[in-house]
Amino acid sequence: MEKTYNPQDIEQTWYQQWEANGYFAPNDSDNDAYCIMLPPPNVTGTLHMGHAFQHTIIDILIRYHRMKGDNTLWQPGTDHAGIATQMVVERQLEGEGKTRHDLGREAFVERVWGWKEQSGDRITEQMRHLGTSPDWSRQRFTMDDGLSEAVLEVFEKLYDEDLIYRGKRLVNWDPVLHTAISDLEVLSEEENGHMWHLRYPIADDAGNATDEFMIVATTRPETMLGDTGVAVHPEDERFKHLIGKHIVLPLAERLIPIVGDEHADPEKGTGCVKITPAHDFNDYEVGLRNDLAMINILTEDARINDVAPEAYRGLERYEARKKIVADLDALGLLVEVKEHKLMVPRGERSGTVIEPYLTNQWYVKVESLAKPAIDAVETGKIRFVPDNYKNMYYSWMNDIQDWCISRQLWWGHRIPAFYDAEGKIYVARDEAAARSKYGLDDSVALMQDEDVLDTWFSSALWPYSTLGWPENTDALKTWYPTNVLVSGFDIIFFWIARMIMMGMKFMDGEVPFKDVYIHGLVRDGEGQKMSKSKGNVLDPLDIIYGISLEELLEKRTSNMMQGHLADKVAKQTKKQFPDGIPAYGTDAMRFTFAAMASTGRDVRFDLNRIEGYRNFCNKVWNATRYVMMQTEGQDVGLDSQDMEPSLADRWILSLLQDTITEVTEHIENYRFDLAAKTLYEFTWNQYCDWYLELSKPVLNSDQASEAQQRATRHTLIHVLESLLCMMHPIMPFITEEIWQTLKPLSGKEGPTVMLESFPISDADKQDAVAVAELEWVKEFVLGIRRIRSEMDVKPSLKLNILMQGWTEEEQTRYTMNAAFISTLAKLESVEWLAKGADAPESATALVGDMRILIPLAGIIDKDAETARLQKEIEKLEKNLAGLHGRLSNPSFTDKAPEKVVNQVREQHAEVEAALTQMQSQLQQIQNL
RNA sequence: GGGUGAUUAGCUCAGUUGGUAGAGCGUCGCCCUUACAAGGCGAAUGUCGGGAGUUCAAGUCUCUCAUCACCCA
Repeated sequence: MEKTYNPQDIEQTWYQQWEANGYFAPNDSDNDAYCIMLPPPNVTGTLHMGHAFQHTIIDILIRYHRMKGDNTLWQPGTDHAGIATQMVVERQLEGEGKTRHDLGREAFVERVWGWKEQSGDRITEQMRHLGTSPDWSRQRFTMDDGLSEAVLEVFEKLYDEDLIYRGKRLVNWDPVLHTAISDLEVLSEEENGHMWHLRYPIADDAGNATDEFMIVATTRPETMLGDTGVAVHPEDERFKHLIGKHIVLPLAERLIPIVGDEHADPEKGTGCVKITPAHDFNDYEVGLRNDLAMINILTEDARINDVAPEAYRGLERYEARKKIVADLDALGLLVEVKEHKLMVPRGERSGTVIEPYLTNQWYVKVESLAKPAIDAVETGKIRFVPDNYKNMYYSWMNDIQDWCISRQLWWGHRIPAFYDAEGKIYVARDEAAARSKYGLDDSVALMQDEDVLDTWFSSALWPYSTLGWPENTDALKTWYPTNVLVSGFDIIFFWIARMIMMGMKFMDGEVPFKDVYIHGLVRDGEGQKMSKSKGNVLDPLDIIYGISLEELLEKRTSNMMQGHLADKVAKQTKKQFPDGIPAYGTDAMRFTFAAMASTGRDVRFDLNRIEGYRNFCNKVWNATRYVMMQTEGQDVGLDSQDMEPSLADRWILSLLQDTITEVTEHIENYRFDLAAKTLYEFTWNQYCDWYLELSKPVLNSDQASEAQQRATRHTLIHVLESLLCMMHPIMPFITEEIWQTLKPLSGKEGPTVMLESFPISDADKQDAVAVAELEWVKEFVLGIRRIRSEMDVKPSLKLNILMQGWTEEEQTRYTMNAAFISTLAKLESVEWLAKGADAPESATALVGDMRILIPLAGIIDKDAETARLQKEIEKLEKNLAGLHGRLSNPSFTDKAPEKVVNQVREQHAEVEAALTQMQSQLQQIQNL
């Protein structure tokens, strides 16, 4: 073995073997089925830290259950990501000076498929570097034949049940991408804008403008061309009398009614609002309530259309705004312009300002689907972990709006709806099916709807469509409902809620998963969200394999959407990673993710943290080197059962059982941080720091018997092997490498640690006596080490110590463990002083009531020891005062449980005794 | 405006049914002791955001205020 752990040397070869040998496939046993669906990443996307985190968590669960023997399936696959993918290909075309319309629909879609084939495996290749273990042979894609079949089936069924409808509604229109997007894809943020106060002339009965006016306030003056009313609050005394009269709409020169509607807030602005039902969501409702006309004045590009007066036609919306404001001003109709903060809705993908726009769209009627989905969580059929995320879910579900599922794109599942010349709708999976379903002969010309479905529509079916639905496959029977969905809280609405609704609707009310584990969002070392525009993204592969500063800078600053930020990003990157990023390896990264997966919402990825866990890998590596050194070519008890375990052997085995229990519990409870912590603590602080050291006196001794040495060698290997199995779900590579190295000595027959059984705690190996005794040994050693360190005694100097105030029992205990203690504490000799015997000037350590004396003679400074004792005494006194205070409070001794009171009493006695000892020792030193 | 979460050692975070606080990193000593200097041994460090309440006892329960983050409108 190499002297230091070197991840690159070991990782990928193991992965290839695992995959080639089919270890990722379910075992097809009759054991419990266990299944996790991979949240499908964008097929043309690349891996980011969020994926790495999520996939690590899933892989831990999967590998754990596989080792438990469950019939375990991790179902992988990718998503076609409608808008995102189409945008990428359109941008490519742009580079060639073309648009998708130059190619035409068919050729364009062909081209996207080409791009998908070319780049589609990138993310799954990257996943292989993370060591993830999904069953790649079952990989699916939302647009492959089977899943498309499921989409058609669901669409048709929902339509036939009146749960899908087509309607002219206001949608969020992206004027750059030319498509409707859902509420969830719109991000509203507060921006600086203006509030224009406009003067609208009131009409007389003949419909002519009078010199009376109403003043309306608006943040979007250009929409006034589409105004079809003015609203005031019905109870507003100032304007009540005007209700029923009309306004002569300036510029458009149209008569529009004044209506009373509670939407008008007397406190806000002027108390009068212009109503533009075709261009504002609130106004749309007002329009419906008051039977106002809906006039659309914009084109798909958000330019003024031909409905508007000629002067404005073809103007872009903001140019139109300028011109309209100027024209109104010229007419004396502009009262004032105020600075105003307003919420501006922007498209998540394009970044452009979204227009409420009146179009025909397809909707899913969600109310009846939502009810059982809410019940499922309320009754505990689905459990959110952490629990509080269910509130987020409820708040969305209880106020859920119909889901707009049509997108004006070419890349996606084309909507299976056909229209005849009159626009009548026929829904079936294809034209032929439509003809037979609706009894139409060839004389009726049918046209398929041009739109495609929202990507989330197909991913909502993911938990069963990937398992073969609508066929009733064995896979479906075996793994639906799946066990847990692992996801981020940012897609609870987009995806999780919709999967629950669609799952229960089409799987006879069965939920798609029993648990929903919500993990945190990965942020950078400063707590900032990682984003391309901030230039603080990290590529998980760069952490695994390392990257130089130059390459990192290149990666972060090239292809930036906003070039002017490049300098800032470069500066920040240089500051944060002055030497680039060293190669930490996959296992260290995975362990870091596990250690950070607590219940919090944010996960800060800090390089210091991963460095610590890389060191942990190295620690395990070197512990193995030691174990190998001690056992290779030796009798390790594979053939002979004749073993005589030492106290240390019994102790470490006992602790191992506790560790197994705890790690198992933590994984079952999704507390990967605690599981990682437990493993780290046991491995480093118990096994390495103590047990390996304790094995030395046994193995290096001439006095130890064959049976004793055999037992210790066996224990060294057994504990390490158990640890490897427990750590394997978190750190697959290093554990496999070491496990294979250890295999000839551990006597294991299996081909891989992946398929070993996860350790099970054995109560027979728990040994409270050994634990207590070894704790005593530790205390003995620690006492001496502390004095050595504080008194600056050279570690290499062997000590002659004296024992005082001992009992026979303690003497026996020492004798039994003399080999351990004298090795670990580096002792030359031990003298047991008789009661009352004189002791030389010494430094003192306490083990219970027994005193360990280390004679000062030439090695320890008297003043230093005096100071040390005084400090120690001060500490004890403070402690004692606290305990005394509690005990002398009668209400404490009366009311607190006896157990607690006794505990405090014991403590008090112990501290008091220690204090007495220290004080008398101080006395002695000072008297000398 | 409504909701959720957070505030614990210099930093990043644990803290399970209330019993006087822990880890990693960092810091400070001493050591290249043949598994490991990516290491060993030892040490220091906190009015648990502020205030009030319940209780014998509050980081933990209740109220309130402050700051921050996120979600929704």
